[in-house]
Amino acid sequence: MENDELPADVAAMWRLRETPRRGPKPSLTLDDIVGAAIEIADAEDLAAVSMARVADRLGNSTMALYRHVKSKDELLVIMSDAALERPDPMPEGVDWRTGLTFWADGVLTAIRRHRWYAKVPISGPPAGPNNLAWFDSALGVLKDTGLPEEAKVGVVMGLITYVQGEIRMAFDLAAGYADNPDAFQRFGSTLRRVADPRVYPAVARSVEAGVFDEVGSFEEDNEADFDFGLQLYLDGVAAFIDRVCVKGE
Amino acid sequence: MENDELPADVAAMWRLRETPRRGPKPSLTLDDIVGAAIEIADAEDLAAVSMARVADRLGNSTMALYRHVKSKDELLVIMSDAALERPDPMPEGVDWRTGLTFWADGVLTAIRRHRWYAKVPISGPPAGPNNLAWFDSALGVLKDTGLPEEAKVGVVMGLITYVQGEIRMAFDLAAGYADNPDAFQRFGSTLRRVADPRVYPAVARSVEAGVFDEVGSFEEDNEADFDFGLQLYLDGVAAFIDRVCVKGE
DNA sequence: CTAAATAGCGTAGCATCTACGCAGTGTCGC
DNA sequence: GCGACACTGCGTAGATGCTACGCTATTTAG
Repeated sequence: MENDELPADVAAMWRLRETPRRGPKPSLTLDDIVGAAIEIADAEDLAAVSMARVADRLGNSTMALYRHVKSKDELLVIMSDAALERPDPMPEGVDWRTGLTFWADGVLTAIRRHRWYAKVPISGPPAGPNNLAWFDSALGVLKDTGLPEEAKVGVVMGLITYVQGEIRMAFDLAAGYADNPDAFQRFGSTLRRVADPRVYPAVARSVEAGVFDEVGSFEEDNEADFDFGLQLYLDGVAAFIDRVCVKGE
Repeated sequence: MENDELPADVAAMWRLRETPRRGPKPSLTLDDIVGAAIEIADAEDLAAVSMARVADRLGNSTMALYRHVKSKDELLVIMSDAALERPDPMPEGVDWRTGLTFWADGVLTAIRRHRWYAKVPISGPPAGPNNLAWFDSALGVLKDTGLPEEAKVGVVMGLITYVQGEIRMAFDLAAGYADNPDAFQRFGSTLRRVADPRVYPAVARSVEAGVFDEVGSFEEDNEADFDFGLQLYLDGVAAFIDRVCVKGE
């Protein structure tokens, strides 16, 4: 095997690690470990994932895990690739704009099943099989736009950044809301108390208009915000495509 | 004082906590603590900020800090507001688009001085004095667009999300790059080895085109990507403004 | 059957956050 | 001036976390 040059975590995600031939049979698989870690993170939180808890859930001792995983960080990286299922196949013959909307909605629902996903720090370009599948799906939608390859990659990376950023913020806010709903409900009155209109005139205008006083249903609001921001970004992409290649799609 | 209704962290950020009248003089200020924590985070990392290290740097014991701060999380929230200096005043009479570009560049340079900022989880709407100043600045730029207040807030929140997401991802990637530059330099060849063109056709096309083989200077690339995505978003905002209020700006 | 390679795991070290309660100190009311 | 009281700082200790190291048991190649 010539996978010496592959980074360790990439090799692990593609299950390319050399299988040894001698020695006792492993009572533990990488898949077991990753699966248990994902279950814990789904049920509680990414912070609840500790090597001890994962091992406990598998009936093994903590240190046994380190035969299969080099460090906890590596486990997190592998988890985050495994948790994303493959994207649904793109409907045939869609234009790039509906395609990317479809794609972004797919990302949103996929991550909704594993809210901790947005908290794993991104350490590099998408290198695992599942992340790469999503990347490929978005890139494929742009095939007929006439953009040069590099620009396609740029557009998709920007989209990933937007979607992840939006999701992360939405989930953080939702967690804050769950912790302390009052802080949100009373945000308007908090601002009225604390924000001097002479120092914060624009905020004061919005406060006066009552923008911060109605707190709608959280989930639905987020869905709407997500689409709103997404369409703004896609408007920008459309303008970009027109600018770059005048022949259009 | 009638600040009973204010959330504890908000009261702390605005320095509205009741000053006691009896008892020994505090040898420690909230400002001291926050300042020391920021210094540690600037010099090393957000992960390096522990109550013990902060106390050490101040020549106090760990537990002394808990007289001024309810928990470490509260300290993080207060830190993240204190670290953002006030925005530069907006140039007089700019149109909204150059204004928001100016604003976004300001955020970028402000956070560049405190890279850990992007790692603090957002727990609610911007409630500290500095964060609120930035919020006000962006909101003020949209004054003459004719958008309803709620839409302005939506646009600014979307912009914050985009900017923070972009910055966070850029910094995460930069950290990953610093850890392991090879993974980036060889990303093209990694993909060639691991990504079957039949499964990942669009990725394969980009790989073939050599998109992943040239790794430019990191800082400059990021600056360009940031502006690129920002302009896309602003194009979207422009379209939105036209759609909502036809009379224009 | 022997020897090598490999799996699991016990121990221990180190760092983290923080609950609890005690001792000392400075101020207010009289 | 003087006592009572409120408040500060801090020591201890527990809970939890990651992981280096090395021992023992197990399995298979030869």
